[in-house]
Amino acid sequence: MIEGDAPTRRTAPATLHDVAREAGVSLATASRSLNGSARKVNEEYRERVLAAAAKLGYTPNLSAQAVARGTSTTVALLVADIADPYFSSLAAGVVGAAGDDRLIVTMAETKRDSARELELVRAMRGQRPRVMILAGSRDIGDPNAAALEAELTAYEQTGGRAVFVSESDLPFRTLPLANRAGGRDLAVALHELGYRRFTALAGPETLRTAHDRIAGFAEGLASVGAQLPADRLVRSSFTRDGGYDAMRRLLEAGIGDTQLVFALNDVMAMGAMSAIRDAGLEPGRDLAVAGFDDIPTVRDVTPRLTSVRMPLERIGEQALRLALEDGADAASARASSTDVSTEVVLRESTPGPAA
Amino acid sequence: MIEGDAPTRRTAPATLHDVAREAGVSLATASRSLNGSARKVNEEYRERVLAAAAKLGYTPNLSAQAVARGTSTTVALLVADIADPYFSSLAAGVVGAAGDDRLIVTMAETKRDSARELELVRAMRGQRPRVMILAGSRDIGDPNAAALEAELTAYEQTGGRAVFVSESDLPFRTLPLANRAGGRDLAVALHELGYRRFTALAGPETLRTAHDRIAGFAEGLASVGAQLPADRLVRSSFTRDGGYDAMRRLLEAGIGDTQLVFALNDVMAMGAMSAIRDAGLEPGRDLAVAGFDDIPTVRDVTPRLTSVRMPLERIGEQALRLALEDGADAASARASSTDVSTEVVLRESTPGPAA
DNA sequence: CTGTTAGCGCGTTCAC
DNA sequence: GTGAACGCGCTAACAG
Repeated sequence: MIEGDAPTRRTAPATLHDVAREAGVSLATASRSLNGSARKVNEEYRERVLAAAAKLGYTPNLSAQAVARGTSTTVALLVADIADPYFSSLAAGVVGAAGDDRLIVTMAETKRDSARELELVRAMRGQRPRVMILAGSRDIGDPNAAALEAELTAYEQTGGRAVFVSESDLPFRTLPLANRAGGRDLAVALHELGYRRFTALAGPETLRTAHDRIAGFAEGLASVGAQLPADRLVRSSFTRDGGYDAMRRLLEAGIGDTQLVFALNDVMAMGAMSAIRDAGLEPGRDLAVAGFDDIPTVRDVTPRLTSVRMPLERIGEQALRLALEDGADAASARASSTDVSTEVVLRESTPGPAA
Repeated sequence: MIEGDAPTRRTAPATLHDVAREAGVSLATASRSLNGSARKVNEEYRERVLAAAAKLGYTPNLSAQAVARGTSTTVALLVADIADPYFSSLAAGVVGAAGDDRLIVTMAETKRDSARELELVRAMRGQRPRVMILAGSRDIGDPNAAALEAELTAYEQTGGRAVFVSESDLPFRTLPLANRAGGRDLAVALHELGYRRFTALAGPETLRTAHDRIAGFAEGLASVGAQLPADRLVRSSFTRDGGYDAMRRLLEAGIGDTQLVFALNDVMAMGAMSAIRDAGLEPGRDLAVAGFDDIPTVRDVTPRLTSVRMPLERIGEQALRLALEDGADAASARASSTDVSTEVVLRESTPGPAA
């Protein structure tokens, strides 16, 4: 032959029908052999079917199964920003746990836009996911909250299960995160180190997570007789650049007698440390810094960053577990939430005040 | 009423049939109004259908659509480790681009295990994804390569499209990454700064990406008359801990006259810097360090890390574009790959040799 | 342009 | 235990 081989033609995937024919059994038997609930099929047939399936390279069509069964094996995950270490760690947890249950996870990004989030929820409902995990951040006074609640309520009424990671005002299962308690503990620990005058680099005022952390921090200070004055608070976005920018503005305006800067999450803290350095100061020595989340990289920055550990991967796992749990066990959900409690990790970025 | 409200009963999701009935039109008309390709439906009917759909909170069942159409709107993405900044950035790119095309992305983790990867590919085929993006790392001499190729070939013959991010030995569309060229450029740039004696912190010997980067680096050195002796190479895993561990071992064994440590990716470099510090030395001053990838956090470590920029998000986008492209344009694929070219970014971790 | 009908691939009753 | 037949929600001819 002078011409090349005939190009391998595009074929349709093997269907269950093909397998049944190949094995010389009925569709029903083939189905039962490959998935069937109660294994009430002759061993010989069963083997023939399995062999045929292997020979044909058969893979069950998940969509078709979903349609026939009326249930999918999908879990939908919504995060604010996949590239953010906070969310990517959490996602890793969800994906890992999903794999154990042979569930498939689909992912989307809200980009911190609640209108976009609402739209995404609507779109993802088309997949008829078994569960939907909303890990994107909650806004206090979100104008889309009602619409989101309606959408999720409808979703749950049609058999789905929605779970929020971290508190929301919406009436759905929630994996509470110890943002408040963590902030409290951090404040107390820092006070114990001798720090007295703080400034906070906060996220947007309406961001629930930011709100809780700062509130907890203020409570913690109050509990030991200190305080966080309202003017000691710089707002910006909840990102690395937000942290950098807030710190830069703070330095330009003058940090006054501030001893320690509390950035509401680690990526902000890292940005803040860079801003401090760019201003010719040394983080830790000239100005202490603390973060929140304890993402992996804070061990590798200089000085190592004091933070509040959030077991992100475990949180992702727990969120899925909580979603999958049988109805009534709200209690057990609370119980297992001890797994996701926080812990203050003191490091070199808060060596204690110079004096 | 003394008893509470009747509990909202679990209902089945609204179906297209429901919408049609509500709007008083046929199934086909409803279908056409909501999805139909050419909009050849009476405006009045159309509006009635849309209203009915809205009233009923109808969302098309994607699984059913997939079954009926014979095509899904899913793209499957395989990465080694979601929590790794390299992969999470890449994933963000894929998800972003997918959203533009109204595609849904499902994600799974190979955990750098090729057997697991093979299994995952098989499982994901069940979704009948339109495209499959394999971004997990390739192993040279992978014993599962043949099986993977068979699986992917079967997948493509049934209408799917497989795309590899970074070169593999397998005959599928590939988005080439400039690992070799990047290594070369880095070597030349460092040599120009005055560095002459290097040690590399490499990943596993069989890891293709690591191999290419180190080979490129050696080539670059050779091109300017320098070299990387074979014994100047410490193996470990391709992770932060791998970098830390390799550096620790290197320090224990004695770094000799090494001026600069080239870690084959940024997370390794960050681990290495921590190890250097833990040994009482100062990265940059006592020992220069360079990484690869230019992940976001390298701007925030101290000293800022010299690296080779890989536009990870864009790479993710391009991978999807490449997968979605019409048949014959292998050429244009190459062309667009200029978008994903690398660039050396010199920073403080390589200030130039002391002498 | 509209409605009827036949599938898509699979699970599952129901008789045999 | 097995197979035939129906249904899942939807699209795509096919006639009107």
